[in-house]
Amino acid sequence: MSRLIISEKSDAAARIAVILSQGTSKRTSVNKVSVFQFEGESGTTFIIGLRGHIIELDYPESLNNWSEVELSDLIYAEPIKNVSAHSIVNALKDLSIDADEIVIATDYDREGELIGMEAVRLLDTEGKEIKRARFSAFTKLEIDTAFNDLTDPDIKLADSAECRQKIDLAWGAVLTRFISMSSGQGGSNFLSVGRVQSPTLALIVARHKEIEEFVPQPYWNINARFEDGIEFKGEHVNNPFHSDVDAQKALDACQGIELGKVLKYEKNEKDEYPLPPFNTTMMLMEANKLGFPASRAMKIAEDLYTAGYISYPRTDNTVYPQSLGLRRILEKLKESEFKAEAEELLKQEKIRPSKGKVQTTDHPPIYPTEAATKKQLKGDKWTLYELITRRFFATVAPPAKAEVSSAVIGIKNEKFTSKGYKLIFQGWKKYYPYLKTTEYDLPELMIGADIDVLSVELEKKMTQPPRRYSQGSLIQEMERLGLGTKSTRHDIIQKLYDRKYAEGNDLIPTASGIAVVEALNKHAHIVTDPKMTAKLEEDMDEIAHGSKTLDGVVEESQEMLSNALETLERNRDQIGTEIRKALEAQHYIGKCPSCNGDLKTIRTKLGKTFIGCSNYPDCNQTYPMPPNALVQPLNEECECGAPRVKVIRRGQPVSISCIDPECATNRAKNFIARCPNCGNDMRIIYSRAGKRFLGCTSYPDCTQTYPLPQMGQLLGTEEQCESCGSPMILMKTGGRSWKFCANMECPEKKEKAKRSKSSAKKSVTKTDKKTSVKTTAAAKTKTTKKTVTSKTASKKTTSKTAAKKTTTKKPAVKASTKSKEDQPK
DNA sequence: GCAAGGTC
Repeated sequence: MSRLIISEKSDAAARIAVILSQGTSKRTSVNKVSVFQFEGESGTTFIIGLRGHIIELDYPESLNNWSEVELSDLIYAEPIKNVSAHSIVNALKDLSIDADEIVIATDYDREGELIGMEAVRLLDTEGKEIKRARFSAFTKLEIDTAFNDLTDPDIKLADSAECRQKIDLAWGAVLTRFISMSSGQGGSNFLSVGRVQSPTLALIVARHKEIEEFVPQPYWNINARFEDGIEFKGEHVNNPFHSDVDAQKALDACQGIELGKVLKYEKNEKDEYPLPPFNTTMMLMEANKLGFPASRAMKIAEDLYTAGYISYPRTDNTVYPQSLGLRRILEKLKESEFKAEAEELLKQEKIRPSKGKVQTTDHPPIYPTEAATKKQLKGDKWTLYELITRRFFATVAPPAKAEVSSAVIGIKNEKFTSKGYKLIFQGWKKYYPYLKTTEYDLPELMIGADIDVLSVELEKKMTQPPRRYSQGSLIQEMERLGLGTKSTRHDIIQKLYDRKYAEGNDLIPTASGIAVVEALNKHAHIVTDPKMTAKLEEDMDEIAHGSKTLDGVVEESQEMLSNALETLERNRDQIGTEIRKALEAQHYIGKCPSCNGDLKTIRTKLGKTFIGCSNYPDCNQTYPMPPNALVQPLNEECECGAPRVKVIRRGQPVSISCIDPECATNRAKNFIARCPNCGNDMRIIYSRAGKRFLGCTSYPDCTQTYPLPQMGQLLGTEEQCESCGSPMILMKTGGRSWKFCANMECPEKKEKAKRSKSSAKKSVTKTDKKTSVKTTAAAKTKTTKKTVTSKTASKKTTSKTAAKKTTTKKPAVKASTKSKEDQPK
């Protein structure tokens, strides 16, 4: 008797093997695929891990020609199944020959059921028993129970997933081809449409329109400044005023009154509970705030996971399972850069982790599984690891405590509210410095007491348009609407960038993104509606429960698609023209200085882009495309005649420059250093991979180059390194600037590195201290702020009076010295 | 050259 167990991924196979064999399993290799094996009472068991779906749906080759295949035929075409993981399938086939029983042990969900069935269906299973183990956590109890209680595979559940595959492919392929062909976008410029990507793009476009159409409305706030020992602010209870007249009335009522009265005062201590553990969405959101695009953060998280530093990064769960062993993890983290934090947290008598709203049992929330140092993990990897580790700390740390006070102060009949907020115990906030807390001072007040009124001001403001989606907030919104899954949302967003539908971290739709959404909204509204996904979910449930069939739902969907296509075909010309127009606008750079034609970005068949003239071949004017940058037309002409454009590069400030790199204005601007070899200018050059380096302008005669840091703004100097004669470069980033020698081999630099290495011990303690510096940074800023307010209070008021109508009274600054003494040093 | 979903 021999058994073959199929799991969803290699990791899961390893865990199942350990649990079922009680640690006796061995890793072997079949056809270069890792397989786990052990002997039991009933014979040999093999466990193999798949790689998610091992087959992919696609149309047969005969349907590959976009211009020849009728879309109305494509709707009803039967897709074929292609094996996408041959090595695994070969190993599976080998192992199944001698197996009497095959057990599917993939994830216990719709896709898992299908993934298992895909594997089994590739095998010759005659005379073999096919079973299913259902468990939703990799614990001994769950897995033992599942294997003692094997069931039959759930074909209906697998069918429901296959239904999704078929519908997604049909709608995706038919509509992608329609939109691309009608607008003449073939090859790598095709325009895609899909059940998840199109509603997501529609969200971005809708927000963009809201912003564009936003009409700012004026409103008025009345703010007072009071003093009782220290100065504090009050806001009129009726803020914001929507009427100028009402606001003026309220302001006038305060005119000339020097004393207010405390009508209410309350002070409470408030516990602030820690943030919940990380699931994928929250991790991506927080990483996005640190500047990581979602797909980049996910890639790094996967790397950290495979290297063993963090737990599985694809999870919806926000509740740590009992079995996790929080103390054990903290013990482990004592070996990391966060020794002090881990030790501190271990001192707690009882660890009560925070929890979120969603609890699943398949994977735990994301937490660090191994200690790491800054040396082991560099750059972005470290930044993300630190985020995950600090989040973990925060979730097992005690609540923070704040003193929250509020007061109502009357100036005659006008009432003002004042709020005080002071953190008195940092708690979890100490470990999670990514959140900024702002403290507000409010002195202890006595009800009925008189308070000095320093000033009452009327401030006119305008309402602001809604914010654009960031990648983080978009992922959150997708989750809310049920669009995509924890594993695919970042990919979907990446796809929108790849298709040039949107740009920027705060997502701005491009002209073509807007045009595609508009065409779909107008003629096939269901395609941009998240409801399509909701409907599909319902249908899938019905298939799983047996009230509908796979074929039935697919036929229903074909009918809908056919109707949608009919409407689209009727408007084909209009849709094509509109999208074409949008694309032209998107590619427009400016007027050609040679023939007054239109300069536009052109993509060659090899995927390279350059700027060329619309009158080609009559006009041969071309310019290189600024690499790794987004170029937007300004409709301005440089003194040389070529158009000036906006160049947007990640990590660098937006620059406005002439499109001609040889233009004198650019030569001056691009000058970074004098070449020590030939005396010519050196400037920043971008490699094909998008990396920048310093190169000599007399290349190929002079091949002098220097490597450059990839982030930050670089400015030229005429200076040379005193030690090696190489150019000195000025670097500006995050408000700081410093000079460095461009030569990596500079003896002075090497000497410095040596010195810092020999004092490595010192630098360790330095890093330890760093965290505490960081956490107190907020408090420091506050102190300086305080000084500013008390010192320049009166100045501020006068300088603002130009813009505001102010009723200022003689400032009573009697206690300003006292408040200075109160400041911590 | 089409989608979305698993996983790497």
